[in-house]
Amino acid sequence: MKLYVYNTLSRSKEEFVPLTPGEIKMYVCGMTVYDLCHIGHGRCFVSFDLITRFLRYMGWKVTYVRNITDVDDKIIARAAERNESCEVLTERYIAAMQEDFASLGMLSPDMEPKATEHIAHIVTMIEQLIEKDYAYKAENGDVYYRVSHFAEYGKLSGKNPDELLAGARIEVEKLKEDPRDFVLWKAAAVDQVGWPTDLGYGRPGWHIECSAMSKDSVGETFDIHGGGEDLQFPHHENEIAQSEAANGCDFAKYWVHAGPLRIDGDKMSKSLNNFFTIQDVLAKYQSEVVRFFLISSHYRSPINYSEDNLREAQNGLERFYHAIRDVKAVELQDLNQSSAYDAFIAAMSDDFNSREAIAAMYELVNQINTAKVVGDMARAGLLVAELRGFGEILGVLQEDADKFLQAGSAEDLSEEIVEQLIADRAQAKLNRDYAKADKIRKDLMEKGVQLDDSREGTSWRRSS
RNA sequence: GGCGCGGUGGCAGAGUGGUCAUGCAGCGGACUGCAACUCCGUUAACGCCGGUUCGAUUCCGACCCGCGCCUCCA
Repeated sequence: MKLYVYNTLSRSKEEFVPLTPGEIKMYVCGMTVYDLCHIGHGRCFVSFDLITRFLRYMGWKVTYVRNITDVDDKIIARAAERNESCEVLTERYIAAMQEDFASLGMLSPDMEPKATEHIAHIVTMIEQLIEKDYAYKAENGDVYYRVSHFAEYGKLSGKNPDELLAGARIEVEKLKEDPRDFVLWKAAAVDQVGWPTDLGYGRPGWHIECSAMSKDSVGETFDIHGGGEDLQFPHHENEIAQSEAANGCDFAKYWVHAGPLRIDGDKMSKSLNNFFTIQDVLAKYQSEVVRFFLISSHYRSPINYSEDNLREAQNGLERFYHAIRDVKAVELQDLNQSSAYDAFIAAMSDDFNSREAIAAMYELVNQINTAKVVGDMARAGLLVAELRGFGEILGVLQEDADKFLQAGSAEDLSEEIVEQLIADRAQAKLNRDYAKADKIRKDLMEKGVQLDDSREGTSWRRSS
């Protein structure tokens, strides 16, 4: 089946054809590590995790690179504020990021290059740009990119270079030849953060590190460049200008951008200070619920963060786990034997439409429940295995059903006590003492435990 | 102001030129000692105005509304 991907460069869905048959090189702009990741970051990187998982399932050999920007003015400012070194600060936030991302079910990228480990590559690239007249050194030692020399400037973000010029803010400094020019290298005093290099003592500007790291990790021309939608301009536009000018060839073939996460109608962002960290959210919801919430919309659509929507994601996952519960999954031969296979693959092959793929999985749930109703447990077992197989592609439904459904129950009740009360209630039911049986159930319900009777006995889960 | 994206039933959220999204919620029924879960049935939508068409929620145009980018941002 053909894969179609929306390419920001052409503003349309295109058939995906890798540069090298069977292989995909993907570079995604990662975090600038000066603070905890918020759930909007989670949304973005879960999207690329989902894309990577699906591409691999389809048999491509994917090299997934997600960089870490660990030198930057905000990092320097924050470190100064906290009276600690940049290294200590960034290491702490990198560790937190790894933990948060793992909680959201993300697989590790194949490479996570750091800007500070690529200073030499950055300097080399800047020197090439100067040599080719695409960059110039200003009086104070800064190096700027000469936007007027790059004819295709604006091709990704759809900006008209002349209008950018007209709309550019008046620069106070007279260092630039042109207000659109952006900094490649910032000269610094020796007591400031920086590196001694052939360009002088200083540090890289914001965009150049991605040009250097992508070249080092996936090459001069590669298949997919990803990132948040808000990076289209200026970051990605500038990356294109730098890389194509320095390397003299095309940069990324497909540009994939993840949509924003909104809260109360606005984009969640650091600058609006309207964000919840991933840790904030995980304190309230199971990690799988959060991931399921994030993949329940198409990756390019804005999604709204709200209690209601998280709750809905939880309800949806509970429906899946109720179906899985009490069914012994069989060993699965081929996922492509599943009745949901075509719909699922078609959905995911159409620009990674996870929501529609999930709809196909719900149809499987209905079949599982029907099989359970008629007592065809062999069939149920097969269908559950299929369901889990699809779940694996999306990075969900790998949990034990009881574990998922019981998580977050009242903490002052041990499993033993619950089991004992269930036994007491079973005895009461045998004695036809329904008043007592109902009281036990009601008391447990008030403590957050819901009892479910079935032919096989009574099971329990967190009440919602 | 420039560029771009979107407005779908009570809510969330896909999709399509002419019978179904899907989930939650609602309603009716089954199951159950009563519930929950589940099953069966069912209600209900395509911002507004024109155009193309035998037929448009789907294509085209105008309008209204919301959002994003244009400055640090995933």
